[in-house]
Amino acid sequence: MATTAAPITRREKMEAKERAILDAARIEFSERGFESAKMSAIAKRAEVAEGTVYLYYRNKKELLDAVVAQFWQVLTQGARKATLAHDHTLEKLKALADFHLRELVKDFDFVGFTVRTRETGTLDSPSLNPIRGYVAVFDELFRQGVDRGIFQETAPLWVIRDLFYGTLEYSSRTLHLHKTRDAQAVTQHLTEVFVTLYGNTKMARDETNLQRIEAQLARIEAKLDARS
Amino acid sequence: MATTAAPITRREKMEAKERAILDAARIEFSERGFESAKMSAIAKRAEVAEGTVYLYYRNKKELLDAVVAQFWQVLTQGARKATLAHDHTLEKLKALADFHLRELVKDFDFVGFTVRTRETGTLDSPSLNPIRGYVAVFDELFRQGVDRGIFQETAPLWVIRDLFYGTLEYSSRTLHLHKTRDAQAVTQHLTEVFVTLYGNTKMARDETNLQRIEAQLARIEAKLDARS
DNA sequence: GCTTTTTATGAATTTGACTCAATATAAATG
DNA sequence: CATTTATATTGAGTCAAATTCATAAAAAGC
Repeated sequence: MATTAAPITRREKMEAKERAILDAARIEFSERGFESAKMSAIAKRAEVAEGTVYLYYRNKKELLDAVVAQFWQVLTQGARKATLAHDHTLEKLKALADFHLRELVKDFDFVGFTVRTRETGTLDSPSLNPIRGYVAVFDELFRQGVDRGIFQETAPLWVIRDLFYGTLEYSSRTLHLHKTRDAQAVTQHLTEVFVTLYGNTKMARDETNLQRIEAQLARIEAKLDARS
Repeated sequence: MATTAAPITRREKMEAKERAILDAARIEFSERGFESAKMSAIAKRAEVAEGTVYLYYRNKKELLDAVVAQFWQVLTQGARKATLAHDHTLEKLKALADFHLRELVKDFDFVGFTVRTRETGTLDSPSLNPIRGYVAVFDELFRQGVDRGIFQETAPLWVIRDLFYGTLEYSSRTLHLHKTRDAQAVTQHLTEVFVTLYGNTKMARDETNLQRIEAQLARIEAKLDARS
C-alpha cells in the first residue's frame, strides 16, 4: 500500500502545483476581473511564492489564456455529454443551444475573457485551439444533420455557425443584463430558425403533402368529369 | 475681426481641451490597445500635463468608456445616413447590416473595448446609453417593416435584435481572423434569413396554395351539388 | 491693481507585474 | 550514506505606469 499510495514523483508534484495555480487564477479572475486580479493574490491562494507562478506561466496574460482554455475544454465535455443524451439531430441542437447559453450566462465573465484572448490571438495561436474544439461540436452536429437529410447547407457552414454562436453569445449578454428575460425564448427561436432556414423536412413535407392532396383532388375531379 | 474671431471663453477652451484628450485617447487606444496605452502618451498627444487628464476623466477606464461612447455615437449617425439612402425596408436592413459589419471589421478593436465596457456596466450605467441609441436604429427599422406589412413579429423583438447584432458581431470577429472570407456572404444570408423568418411572403405563398385548393374543392362541391 | 476662484502642472507616491540572486529540495553517482 | 549535480522555490528588490497633490498659472470679480 505504502509504495502505491504515495508515489509522488517530482513530475506529479509539479503538475499538482500547476493545477493549484490554475484553479487559484480561475477563481481570482472570476471574482475580480482581469485588471483587478492580483498575481500576489493568486500565488497566495495557490500556496506558492509569487515567483513560482512565473515558473509555470510566462505572465498574467498567459495565465488568463490558460484559464480560458481550460474553461472551453470543460465546456466541450459538457456539450458532448448534453448532445449525446438525445438521438434526433434537432433535439441535439436544442440541447447544445440550451447548454451553451446556460453556461455562458452562468460564467459570464468568461465571455469577456475569451474576447480578450481572441483579440491578441492570431489564426494559429494555440490559445484558440480549445475554442476550435468546442466549435467542432456544432460543426459535427450540423454535418450529421446534412447526412441524415434533416439539414441542407444553403449557406457556407461558417456563416451558419456564426449565426448560431453569435446569437447565443450576444443573447447571453442581454440575458445577463436583463435577468427577467427568458433564455428559453432564445433557444426555442433559434431551433425554429434552423428548421425553417436549413431544414429539409418541413419544406419537403409541406410540399409533398400539398402535391399528394392536389393529385388526389385532380383524380377525383377527373372521375367526376368522366362520369358526367 | 478681432472681437468676433477670438471669443474664446473659458468654457470653450475647456471643451476644446476635453476634445483634444478624447481624440488623443482614441488614437492611443486604437494603436496600442487598452493595457499598453499609456496615460502619459495620451497627455503628450493632447498637449496637456499628465495631471490634467485626470481633471476631465476620473481614470483610465472612464476615459476608455468615453471613447467607446463617442464611437457608438458616430456609428449611429453613419447608420442613420446609410439607411436613409434607401426606401424599401429590406434594402435599409441590408444597408444597415453592410454598414455595421464593415465598421466593426474596420475598427475591430472597438468590439473588444465595447465588451470591456459592457462587462462592468450595469443596466443603468450611462456608458451603455450610446449603444442603446445605436440599437434603436435597428428597432425602428424592424417596427417600420411590421407597420408596412413586410415583417411579422414572430418572436419578441429583443430576440430578433440579438440574432441580428449577435450574428454580425461574431462574424466581424471571424472575418477579422480569416481575411479571405467574404463579408457579403454574411449580410446576404442575414437578409435572406429575415425574409424567410419574419417576411410575410411565405405566409402569403401558403395562403395562395390554400386558396387554390379551396377553390378546387369548391368546384367539386358545386359539381356534386349540381348532380343531386 | 489686488483678491479670490478656477484650472493646470509635474514631481512624488503608490501599486502591482515581473526579475533574479540566494536557498532548498530532489536525483544521480560512487 | 555522503557528495555532487540538477532542478525547483523563494521573496526581496526593480521598474513601469496609474494616480495624487502641493504648488503655480490663469481667469474672474471687484
